Amino acid sequence: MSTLPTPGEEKAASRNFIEQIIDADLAAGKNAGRVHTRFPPEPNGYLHIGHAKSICLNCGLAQQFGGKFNLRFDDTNPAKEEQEYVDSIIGDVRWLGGDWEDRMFFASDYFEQLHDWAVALIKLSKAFVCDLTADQMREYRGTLVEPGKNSPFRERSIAENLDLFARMRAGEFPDGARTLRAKIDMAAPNINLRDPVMYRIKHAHHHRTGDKWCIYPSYDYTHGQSDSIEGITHSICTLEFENHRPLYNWFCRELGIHHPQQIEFARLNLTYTVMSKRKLLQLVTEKHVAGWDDPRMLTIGGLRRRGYTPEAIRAFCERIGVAKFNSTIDMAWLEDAIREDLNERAPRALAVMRPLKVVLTNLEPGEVREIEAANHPQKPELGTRTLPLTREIFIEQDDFMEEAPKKFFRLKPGGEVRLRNAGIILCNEVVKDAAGQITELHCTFDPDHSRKVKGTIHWVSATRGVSAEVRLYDHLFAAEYPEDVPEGQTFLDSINPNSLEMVTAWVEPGLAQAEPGCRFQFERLGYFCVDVVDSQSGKLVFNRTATLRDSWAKEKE
RNA sequence: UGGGGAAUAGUGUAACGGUAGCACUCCGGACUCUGACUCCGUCAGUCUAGGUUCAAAUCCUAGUUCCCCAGCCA
Repeated sequence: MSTLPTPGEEKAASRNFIEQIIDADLAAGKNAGRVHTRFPPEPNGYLHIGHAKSICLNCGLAQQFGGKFNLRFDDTNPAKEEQEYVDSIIGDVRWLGGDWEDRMFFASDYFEQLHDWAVALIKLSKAFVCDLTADQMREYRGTLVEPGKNSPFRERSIAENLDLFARMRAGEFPDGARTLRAKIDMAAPNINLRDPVMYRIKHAHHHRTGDKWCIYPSYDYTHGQSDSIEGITHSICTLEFENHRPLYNWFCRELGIHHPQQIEFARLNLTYTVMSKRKLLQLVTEKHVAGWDDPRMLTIGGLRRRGYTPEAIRAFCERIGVAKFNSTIDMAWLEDAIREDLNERAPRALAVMRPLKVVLTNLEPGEVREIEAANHPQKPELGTRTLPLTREIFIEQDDFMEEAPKKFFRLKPGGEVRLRNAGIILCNEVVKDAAGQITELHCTFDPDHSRKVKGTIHWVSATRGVSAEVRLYDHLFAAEYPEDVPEGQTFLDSINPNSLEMVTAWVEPGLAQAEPGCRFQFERLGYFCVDVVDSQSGKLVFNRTATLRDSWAKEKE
């Protein structure tokens, strides 16, 4: 995903702060020169573009330094986790190109070891069973500015703690009755160090361990040790875990086990969208979108269905960089990334979104001229295809103006324009209905290609083209920062009412055979893909992945 | 009246006491059978105030602003 600067290069490629840390570790001989990272999702939802940043970072670092990359599920809370999410996450990470080889793990794989370590900490007097209720524990914890006070159960004997913990595991107590806590410091200014919970009682069915356990380890007690077991060297997570690092270190140190280094980076924020799982879920459950894979969603599934490529997403993640500053990336960068990729690889096609009929009066009814068209203007190796030109064709309504401004390079009465790949037409007559609406144009066709005309427009045969449903997507939110809302409003108030427009378009006949997932550039319009869910032969559905840049649209304003 | 982080063009990101660089955007231009692509060019930045130094984005002092933390969530 990233590449090392080639030796001998004048100036070394700039390195982000994590690469610099690893450079220094390697130089110091840490971890015997190993680099081992991991992506540790909790299987409680679908992955989104923010996770892609983490996946690309972790996986890219491993690749760059000749190291390894694990996929590990942090499945310590059975109340929220499901196999369905595990499956979708595996598919998404793989689709993005993350390669964990044979190293897919689950924190639940380590439950027995984690339990044994907890017993060891009890024996060291570093952990105790606490009978405080959740409410009481909150009171004892103190506040951000006041120290907490010790639990009355903090000084239980090792024997009693061992007995109680065993009985917790054996299922003798109801949910919430007791916890196992680390014995650290109730006066610590970092609240995470105020005797944090290691185990809680939850009589819940776990998607992997079933009913084997009724006590479950907390994130803080699980994460670092799981990293340690896997031999992770650099445990990369997001900024909100900075306050947890001392705890991460405490467990590794007290247990005397391999001690990975936790490094925090800023999570991804994008304009015109929201990123939190909760809000994404709300969009789905309140039916503001059609589902988790709605092409307007920035979930990996949504992006995939929208027509994004893994390569584009990786290029995007590469370009945004990694730092500790809470930044917000302009959504246009994501769109640029897919345009850049698809411009290279997407075959060109002709399609008309809003048809205006044009009669080529010098062609016979029933006459079909075969027009050869290149599949890619810069890549002759992609070959050509044949387009049928007939007496009746469709052009885009936008490509004709009765009273055109001087810089309008398209068709106007008495004017000429080039039909992409075919020839030049001259507009002789504008036909209108009784209401004065333009119904069709009468033009004469000139197959001579040599003449220069200013404009070129796309077209589709009205008799040979096929119709298709085309879904034109725009940003899901109209506001650049949907979360910055006036008092009394929520992010939902800035939903863009026009984020989806459906049109019945006409596409060149060859597209009738396009397989679901196929991507094209509809010339002068944008990049489109055949929808993998709803498209069928005979009932084509295209999703607009991204528009092309349109300097004429700016000019008009 | 706590603790932990972060501030560099419009947006991101480098520079680690020694020429503030790169990318995207914007704007201008060239090219063009896609008003696309490509190419060329312009504009534009160190949060503030002091200090140290021949030299400060970088070190020091004092402020300002923003983010995170009081789950038996992760």
